[in-house]
Amino acid sequence: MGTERKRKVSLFDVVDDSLAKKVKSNGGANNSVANALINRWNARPYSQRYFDILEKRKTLPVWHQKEEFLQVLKDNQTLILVGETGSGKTTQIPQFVLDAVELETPDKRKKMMIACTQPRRVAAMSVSRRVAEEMDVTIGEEVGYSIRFEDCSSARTVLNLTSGFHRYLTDGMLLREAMTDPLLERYKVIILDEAHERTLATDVLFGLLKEVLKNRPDLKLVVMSATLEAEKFQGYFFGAPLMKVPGRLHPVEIFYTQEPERDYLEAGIRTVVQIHMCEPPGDILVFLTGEEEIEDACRKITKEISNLGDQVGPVKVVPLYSTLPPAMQQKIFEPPPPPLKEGGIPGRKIVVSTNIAETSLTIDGIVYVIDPGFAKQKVYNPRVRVESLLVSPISKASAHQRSGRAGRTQPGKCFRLYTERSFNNDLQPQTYPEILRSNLANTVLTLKKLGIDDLVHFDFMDPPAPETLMRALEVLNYLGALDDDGNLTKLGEIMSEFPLDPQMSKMLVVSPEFNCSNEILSISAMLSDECVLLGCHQQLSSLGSMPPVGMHHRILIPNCFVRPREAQKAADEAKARFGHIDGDHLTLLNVYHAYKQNNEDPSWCYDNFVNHRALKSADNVRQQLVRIMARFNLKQCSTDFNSRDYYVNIRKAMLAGYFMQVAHLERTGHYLTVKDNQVVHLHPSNCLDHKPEWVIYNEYVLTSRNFIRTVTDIRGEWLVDVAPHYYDLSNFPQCEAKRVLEKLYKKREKEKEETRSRR
DNA sequence: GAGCACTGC
Repeated sequence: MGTERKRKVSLFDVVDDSLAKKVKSNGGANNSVANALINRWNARPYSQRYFDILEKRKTLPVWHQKEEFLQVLKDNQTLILVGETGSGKTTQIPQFVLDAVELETPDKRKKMMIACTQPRRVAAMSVSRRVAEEMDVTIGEEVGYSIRFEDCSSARTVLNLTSGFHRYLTDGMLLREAMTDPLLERYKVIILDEAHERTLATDVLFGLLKEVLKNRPDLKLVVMSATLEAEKFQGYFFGAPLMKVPGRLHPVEIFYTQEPERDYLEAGIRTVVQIHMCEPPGDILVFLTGEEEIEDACRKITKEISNLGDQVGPVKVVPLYSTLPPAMQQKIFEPPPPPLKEGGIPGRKIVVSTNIAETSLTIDGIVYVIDPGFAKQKVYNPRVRVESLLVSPISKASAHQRSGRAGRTQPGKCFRLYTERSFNNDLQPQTYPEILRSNLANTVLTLKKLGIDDLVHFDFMDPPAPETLMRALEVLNYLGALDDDGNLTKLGEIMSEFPLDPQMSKMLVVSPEFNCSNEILSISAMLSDECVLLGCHQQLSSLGSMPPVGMHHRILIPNCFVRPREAQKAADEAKARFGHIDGDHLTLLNVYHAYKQNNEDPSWCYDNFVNHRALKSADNVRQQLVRIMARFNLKQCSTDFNSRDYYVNIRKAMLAGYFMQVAHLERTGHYLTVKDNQVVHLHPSNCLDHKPEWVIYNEYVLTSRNFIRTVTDIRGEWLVDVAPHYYDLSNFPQCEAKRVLEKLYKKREKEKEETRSRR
């Protein structure tokens, strides 16, 4: 047998002496957890087991400060408002604001609006509903929301306003509005909520609003944030006054381990078991980094606790991550299981979650939080233009946010699986804002459209690396969105209107020239929806336990649900049904066509292992793209399906957008990305039946190897035709691809000469 | 022959 991993028990393992003895007397001979617990118990004095409470909260009702708040807002253009979760600022402050400012415009008949931004759609929606309720008005009349695909604050209502109007929207939506209304003139007050989250849109809005405020002395800005960075915000916004809103959370005791943990997953599981054995009733929330890890942990926790037998209460172990379908996410709100027998030990709910439970989803009843201190975070490498996800240590702010999740309904405890020293010395105070971790091509395009010409001197709160900006400008220039002086071109103007990456917008805008805009629209919609290809969970949850199969014949369901062989068979069937040998993009198109031909029938989707919910949302995206195309008179057209050029045209159009994402098959059998010369591998989910000499890819993923995912076969000749400016050999690194391209250029020259001499 | 943190337009 393999070597058994040595258990390392951390300091808060043993809480109660008598319980440890009880475990021993019950003869847990097969129970390694109990044994480890007892050994450790014997080895350490109790006094060393705990560190002390770190964070205690004062409670002072926000409402005492209302008058002060109104006065400060009257006297200042910008105000920073700091408050913990649960302070009620999100619903209360906008209402105060309404009392504080005169919403009438010089034209007395017109009223103005208050914008309140949130980083997430659900929040914008639910907060506006709650406020409407509190104000006792119908949603959409005095309070409304505006998110992508859904505007619940129609222009008609707003025009007829007799009082002020609160509009809750996502930060991204406000940024969109700024593109057509640069001074945001419809708003009298703008409230940026959850500003500490520092989303890309929030950061761009920061810089933009600083400019707008200078040009609109009547505009008020309220920046609402959690505590830690308040002074930084203050400094950035012209030393604006800062007000504090006390929180209403219960105190949370923080515990650290005395020594670093080698294996956070194992330590997390062990801590869950310890809490379950030793702590009073209350649900547990464990933070882990991803789907696979979470499913794995759920299985292990269930197993270990069932090994304990009836000396402990029953548990309900629930996974939580965003790709889980809503029906299964709902399980986190179910009550803990009842005692096994009357008067027995009460049950416990154990939620094992990604960062989604840190901010996006709130679970009441959590008393214990286990924080191993890691999360998957996006990082961007401008040198090779690759964004990837990396498991990395969280920030102090994030740790703080996690621990707060234990104190929503009663005093709680947070177990940090790292040392206090590590917390103080190793964790950075804040998570790096997204703008420092992203490819900024799209952001730069938006900024250009907003009229920001000098990006280098744009007042970012945290300026991105110059190399990242250079890369973005370069990409946009190659795509023809910016001219050589960095000015927005007509093409760039149109591209900026699409809620897509620049490569994809470019492909869409030029697709009519290749006589295939209908097909490119479908492919774009399918690509921009995150999980069209992963039908598994949805099927499982809605229709029973069928083999979980995505169109990429991936097997994503934990093996406990299905035997791999069956899943593989079903996957192969699905592949045979829709797979296009020339590439994954074309396979996506096949799926979309089949879906439409079968009248969008959910049971057809089920029978064919495709995700109905995802296809519906892709269709929604497609409709939005169609509307934008129509606005710019870009015609919708298709090549005759029976023509040999049908797929050729589609592949060429894709290349017109993605010519910078091409890989060449070397004689060694490896793919090298063109120009960047990175060794990459076709992701095994591809549906090609051969290894093409040239491929375009949609995504570059760094996992166990460098993979390119969603790939399509293209021809070298097309590179020379479609993007000669990028495939300019005088500016090209020495490589095999270059030599092949040289031949292709010569071939083209020869053909040209021949046609000339024939004339 | 591998596996999508979380958002957003």
